[in-house]
Amino acid sequence: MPKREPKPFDSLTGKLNGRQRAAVETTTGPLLIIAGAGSGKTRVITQRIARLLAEGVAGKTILALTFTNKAAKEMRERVRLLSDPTRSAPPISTFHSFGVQILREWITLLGFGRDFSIYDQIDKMSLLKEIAREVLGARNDVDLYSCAQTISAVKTGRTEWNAENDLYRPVADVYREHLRAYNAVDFDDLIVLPLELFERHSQVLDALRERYRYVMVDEFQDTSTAQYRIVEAVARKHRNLCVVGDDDQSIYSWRGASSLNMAYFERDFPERREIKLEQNYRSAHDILRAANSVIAHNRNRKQKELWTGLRADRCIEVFFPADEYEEARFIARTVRAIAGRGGVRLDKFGILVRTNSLIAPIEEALLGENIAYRVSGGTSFFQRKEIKDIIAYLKLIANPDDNVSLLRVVNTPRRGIGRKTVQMLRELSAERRESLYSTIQALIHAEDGRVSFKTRERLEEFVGIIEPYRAEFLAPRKLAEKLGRLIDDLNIRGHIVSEHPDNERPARLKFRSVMRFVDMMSAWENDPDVVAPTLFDFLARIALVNRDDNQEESDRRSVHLMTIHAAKGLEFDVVFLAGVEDGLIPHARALEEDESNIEEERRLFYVAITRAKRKLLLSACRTRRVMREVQERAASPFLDEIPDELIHVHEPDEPVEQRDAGSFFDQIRARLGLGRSDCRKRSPTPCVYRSRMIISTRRFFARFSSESFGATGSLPPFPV
DNA sequence: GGCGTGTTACTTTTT
DNA sequence: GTAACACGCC
Repeated sequence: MPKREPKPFDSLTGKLNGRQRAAVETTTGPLLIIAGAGSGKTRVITQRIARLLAEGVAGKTILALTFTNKAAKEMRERVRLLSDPTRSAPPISTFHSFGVQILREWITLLGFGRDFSIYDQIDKMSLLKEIAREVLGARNDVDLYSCAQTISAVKTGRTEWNAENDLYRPVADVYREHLRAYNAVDFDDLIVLPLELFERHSQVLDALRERYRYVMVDEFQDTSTAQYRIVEAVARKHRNLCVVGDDDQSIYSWRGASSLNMAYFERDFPERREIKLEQNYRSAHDILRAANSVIAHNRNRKQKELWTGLRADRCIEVFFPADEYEEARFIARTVRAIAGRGGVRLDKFGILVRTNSLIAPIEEALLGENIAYRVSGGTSFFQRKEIKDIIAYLKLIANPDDNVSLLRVVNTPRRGIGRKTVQMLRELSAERRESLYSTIQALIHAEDGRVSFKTRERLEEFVGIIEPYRAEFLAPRKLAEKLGRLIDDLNIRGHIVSEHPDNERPARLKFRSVMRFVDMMSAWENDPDVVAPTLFDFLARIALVNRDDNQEESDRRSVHLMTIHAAKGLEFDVVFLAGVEDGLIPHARALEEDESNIEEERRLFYVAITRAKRKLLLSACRTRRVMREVQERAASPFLDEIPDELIHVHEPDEPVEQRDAGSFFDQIRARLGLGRSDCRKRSPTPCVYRSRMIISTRRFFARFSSESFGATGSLPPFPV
């Protein structure tokens, strides 16, 4: 980040349009900003914060809440650029990390310990699995996934127990008890337990209201009702609550986001001001027209129409590759062509997909074309098995009551504590009403006929490793150094190597990621912004952050590859949307659940389109490999909602494709002694599409070099 | 009683 | 590509 002088106060609102300026200048009282895609929303929010600071409001009294860590980080940086660095910066966090802060301070009032564990999806599922076995016994026909969803929905007040979901109720009851016993909370608790504190201990809310005089919420359309209740409670007294949102970009209803929040806000803050931002500063005219016409098919929405002054020709192209490999290759080669000849920087490209599984083939093709890329979201680094194991050790060290973490690592690496021993420990700990860890400790010292000498020795070995570190990690700082020693003591390297007996490559890779994890910890604790680097804070951070954000600094100049959900709030000069197919967009699963989900799926498509500034390339495969089988696919019905005249069908001309397209993989295959790629041996799939302008590959690539996108209007030239 | 091996099905989106 | 399960071996 380049260092810049703080802007003087009066230039803060200089380049804003009338409505934006009004939004920035309305610093007190409740305010609703309806901000369409690309309408300069982030700019308005950050300038509004800067304005508050310039008016003399102390940074720490402004609470800004966003939905994702990425958005929080970006906002922090932009506020920093606009404000006086010597003054306190406002805390900008996600709802969930705000929840962690509240709980860290007051959770003991609810009978939890301060060093509670935070369970992610994987921890939660393994706990539920354990409980289902315990409670339902032989009845293993229950769908744990929908069980988890029901528990979450009930907990956050989205539904109630009824005849239909009642079979999950016993599981839910035990689940709650277990979390409490393990001194653990799940993601829902990070929102729900603060609310419980508000209700039962008024001093908590009093303190928060005193602390935060100004509250801002970004992506308001994606907040759940429980989240809204937190915000409302904190802001009720001072009434300086500003919410910013766009109902057309609501794509998280499956996670509890509710359009009711808007109605609640209107009810709770009747004196609010409302400002609509409808001028789009991002996308070229055709892209915006396409987006508008797609979203107009939704019946359930607030009427608005985005407009722009930015003109450019031939912004939208559609391509129908034979399969996902051709699609991936098309994307990689087009990136190469535009970046090389059009002089567009790689980080100006966004490749978006509906599901994480579509990322892999594209990644491969980018690798093949030697294009630097970064993946956001997807299977998180912290979800990898080898990393989860290390984290489980740390969690157990921080919180010995954490049975889920203990069960994960008690026999990893193998130390002869198998199913029978674990079963015995379970029974004993239930009897003694204490955690597994305490039970193990007690067993080592006491005489108990149920435990053989050998088993006792093995348990002693386990505790012998953990115990010294419990004392050490109690003290903050030098955490990475301690972790390094723990990894040595556990002989993680030997363990990983023994897991891959035949080839050492994956073993090396895995151990490298373990080492990278240690480096991340070290980088985190040495960050001057981190005041007290405790083990708890580190664990809380990695529980809530998908990916280490510091990492991104190093690979700045690379293509972004991610799901549409992860792309919300971002913008790119060139956007590829892969897999624009029926069943993917809209996703078959979503419609299966409820036909009316089609509107959210359409919003998702809308969000994807509106990420593009100058060029949008859509592709729909004619066949796609789904799990084991190759399926014939149809194009997304949403494609028909874009006016014909805006779309140019991209048809590669055969000779070029035949010769070049497969070459990289075929060469690899040839080198490995394999046959030619079988992805060309496919059945001819009819892909009947209304006739649209057809352009050849050669002309397509040539155009990028000569006209640089054919931009004719007021769009600035691409930076070289 | 633990562990290695071979089999299965699973992949919507995320804090 | 992987995680969970069943089976038979040590």
